[in-house]
Amino acid sequence: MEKQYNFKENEEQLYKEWAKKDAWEPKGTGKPFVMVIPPPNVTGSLHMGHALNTTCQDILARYYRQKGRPVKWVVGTDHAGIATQTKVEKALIKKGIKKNEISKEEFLKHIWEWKKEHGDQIIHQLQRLGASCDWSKIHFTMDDDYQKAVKTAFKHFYDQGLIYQADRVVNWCVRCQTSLSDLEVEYRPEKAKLWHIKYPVKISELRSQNQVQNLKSSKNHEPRTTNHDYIVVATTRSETMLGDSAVAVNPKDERYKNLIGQTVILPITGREIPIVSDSSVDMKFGTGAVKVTPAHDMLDSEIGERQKLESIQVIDKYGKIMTEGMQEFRNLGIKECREKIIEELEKQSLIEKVEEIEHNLSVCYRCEREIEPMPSKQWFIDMNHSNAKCKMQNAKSQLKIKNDQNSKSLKELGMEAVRSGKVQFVPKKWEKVYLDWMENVKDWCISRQLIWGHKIPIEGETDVLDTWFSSALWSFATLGYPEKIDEKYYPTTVLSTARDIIYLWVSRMIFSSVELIGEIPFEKVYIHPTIYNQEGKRMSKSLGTGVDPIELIDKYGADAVRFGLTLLNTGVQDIKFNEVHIVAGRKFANKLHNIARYIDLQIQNSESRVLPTLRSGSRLNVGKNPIYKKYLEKIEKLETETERDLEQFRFGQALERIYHFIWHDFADKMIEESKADESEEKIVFLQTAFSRLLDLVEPFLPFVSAKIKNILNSELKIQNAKSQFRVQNHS
RNA sequence: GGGCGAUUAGCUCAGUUGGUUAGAGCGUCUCGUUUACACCGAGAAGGUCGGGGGUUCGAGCCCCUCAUCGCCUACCA
Repeated sequence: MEKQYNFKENEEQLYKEWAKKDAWEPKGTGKPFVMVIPPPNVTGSLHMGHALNTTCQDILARYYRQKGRPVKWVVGTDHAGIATQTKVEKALIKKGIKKNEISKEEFLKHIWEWKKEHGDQIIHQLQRLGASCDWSKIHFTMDDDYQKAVKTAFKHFYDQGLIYQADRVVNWCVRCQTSLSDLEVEYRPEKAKLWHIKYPVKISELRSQNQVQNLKSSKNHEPRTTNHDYIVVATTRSETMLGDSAVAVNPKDERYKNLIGQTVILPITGREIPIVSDSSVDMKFGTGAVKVTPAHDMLDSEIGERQKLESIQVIDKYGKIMTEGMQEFRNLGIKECREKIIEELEKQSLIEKVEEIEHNLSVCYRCEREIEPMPSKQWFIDMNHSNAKCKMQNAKSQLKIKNDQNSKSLKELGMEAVRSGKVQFVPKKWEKVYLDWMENVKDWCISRQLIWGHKIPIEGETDVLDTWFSSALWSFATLGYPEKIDEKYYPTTVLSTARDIIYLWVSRMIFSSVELIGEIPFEKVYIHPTIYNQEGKRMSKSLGTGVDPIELIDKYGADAVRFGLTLLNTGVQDIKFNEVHIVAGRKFANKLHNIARYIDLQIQNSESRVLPTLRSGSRLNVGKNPIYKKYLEKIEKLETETERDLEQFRFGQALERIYHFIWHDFADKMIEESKADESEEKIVFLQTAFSRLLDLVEPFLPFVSAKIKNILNSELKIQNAKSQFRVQNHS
C-alpha cells in the first residue's frame, strides 16, 4: 500500500464499476427502502444543491443496503420544458439558426439532438459523486412509457372535471411566448417612477357643492393648479391607462367616499369610466386611488371581476401596444408608449408629481424578461372544488380510488395526506409551510405555449403541459403507472429534496398520487438545508457565485466532497459553503487509508500459525482481553447512535461522531496503546474493530471504504490460505 | 406587509429533554522526523454563547424585548 491514498485512481475505477447497469438493483428480503431521485434537468449540470441532496440519498441507500434491505433508488432526468427550450434556442442562435425561421418539427429535432449529446452529462456527474442509483433504467419524462403516464393522468383529471379551460389574465412571458404559473414568476427589486396622474371628474355629475368642496380640500390634492376637479391616481405603468376601466378607492377612505359611483374622463382616450370602491385598495399607498386595468394586472383583473368591469387588452402577446383608434400609440413597445403617454399628459398638465419608488418587478424565472400580465385562454387544474368530480371512476381502471376521495378537492387531498401524518416532513417545520401554501392555493395553469413538452391530449390543441405536470407523476410513473405499480415499492420511503420545490413539485406529487393512485407517494419528505456561498448569499451561476462540485471532486475526491457537505448538514441550519470541511474530508480518507495500511502490515508481519478466519463486518467476539472486549462494546454503541441519527436524518451529527471516534479514539488511543501488545489477539481485534468502523464510514465515504475493504479482505485470504497450508502440513 | 430561521473561538460550524472547567475542523503558537499517516502526533493560546430584562438552586439551551443578517411569501398600483 502506498503512503498516501490515491483518491483519483481509486474513484475513477470504482465509479465506473458502480455505474454498471445491474450494480444497484434491489437485493435482499427485508422491507424495501425506496427513493425516487428528484430528476435533474436533462440539460443541467451538477450544482452544490444536487451534490448535497445526492449525498444524503446515497448515504441512506448505502446504509440500508448494508442493513440487508432491498434498496431501490429510481433515477432519471426531467425534460424541463421551458428551461431546455430556452437553452437550445440560445445554442441555435450561436449557430446562426433562429427559432422563428424553422418549423416546429425541425426545432424539436434540434432539441432531441441536444438531449442525445448533452443529456448524459448530469448522469455522469451523479455517478462521479458515487450515487448508487438503480442504473438499470434511467427514466426520462419524455420516454414513451412516461408519455403514456402523462396522457392517462390528464385524461383522469379531465374526466373528473378537474381540468377546465378559461380566458384569464395570466403571467405572460413576451420572450418565451408562453404563459407561466405564479410559481414560475420571480421578483426583482427595481427603482421606478411613480407618476401621479390627474383624472378629471365629470363635473356635471357632482351633485352638490359639498362634494366639490370635499374633493378640493382633500389633502393629497393640494395645491390645486387648475380650475378643474380631479382624482389623482398613482401608477408606474402609464401605458396601461389606455386599457383602464375604472378608478378604484377603498370604501373606508373618507377622502373619496363621496366620489364613489361618479364618472371620470380618462385622459388621452376620452373614455368615461366609473369610480368604484374595492376593499383591496391600500389607502396608504400612492394617492389611495388606483387606476384599474383588468386586462394587464392580476389585482386589477380581480377587481374587474368583482366590479363587473370591461377588460380592455391594449398590449399584445409580443409586448406591442394594440389600440383601436389612437394610431399614434399602435405598435409601440411598452416602454416607448409609457414615455409617450407621460409626454402627452405633461402637455396637458395632468401630471401632478413624480415619485421615485422601489418596487418588485416580476420576471420570467427562465429568461428574466419582464412578465406582462394579459388575458389568454389557458387550461387549468381545479384545486379547490370537489363537486366537479361528479363522474365516477372508470370501472376498468385498476386504480383503487377510495370513495371518500371523490368528495374532496385536490387541495383537501393534499392537505389531508400531511395532516394525517401519512406524509411527514423532516424537519417538521416544513409541514406548516406546506399546509399554509396549500390552504391558499389557486387553480394551476397547466398549459404552456411551448414546443418542447407533452402535448395536451385534446384534439386540435397545440399547447404543451407545464413541465411540472409531468414531474408531479414522477414517483409513480417511474414505478409502473399507468400499468401495474409494483406494490412492494409503493409508497416510496423517503423523498429528499430542496425546499424551493416544495410547492412546485412536492405538493403536486402528493395530491396527484393520492388522486391517481389512491396512495401517498412517499412516507417522509426530507428537506435538506440550502447551501449558500461564503457571503451567505444564494449560489447562482448567473451571478458567478456558484461553486462547481465536479471541480471540487477533481481536486479533493468525491469522498472528500461528500464528507465536507455532510459534516455541515446538521439539519435545520442552512449551510454557508466552506472548502475547509472538504479538506478535512480528504485528510480523513487518507487517515482511513493509513489505518488500513497499519493493520495490513500487522497481518503481514504476523507470525501466527493459525489466524482465525475473519470476514469483513465480522461480529466475532475476541478473546479474553477485557480491554478489547470493552472496546467492541464501545463500537456497538457507536453503531446504535449512528442508526438513531440516520433514522432522524441527522447526517452531520452521525458523521461527526464516527469521524471523531475513528480518528481520536481508535487511531490516536487504541491503536497507539495496542502497539505494546505483542499477542495475536491484537491483530484479530484491530481487524474486527476496524472492519466494523469501516461499515459505519462506508455510506458516507464509499470509495475509500470499498478500496480498503478489498485490500484487507484479500490480505486475509492470503494469510488464511497460508495458515491452512501450514495446518495441513502439520497434520 | 406577513411568516420562518440565524446570531457560540480569527473563519466555517456542533452543542439531543436546562446540570460540573462550552466542543470540532481549518488557521495561529510551542515541541516532536517514535517504521500507519507531516494530508501526522503531543500540547497551548483564543469565547462575559448578538444587546437588555425575566423564570430557576442552576440558562448557550426556557420566556419577554431590542438589534443585525438571511430566506420564503404577498395584489402595494
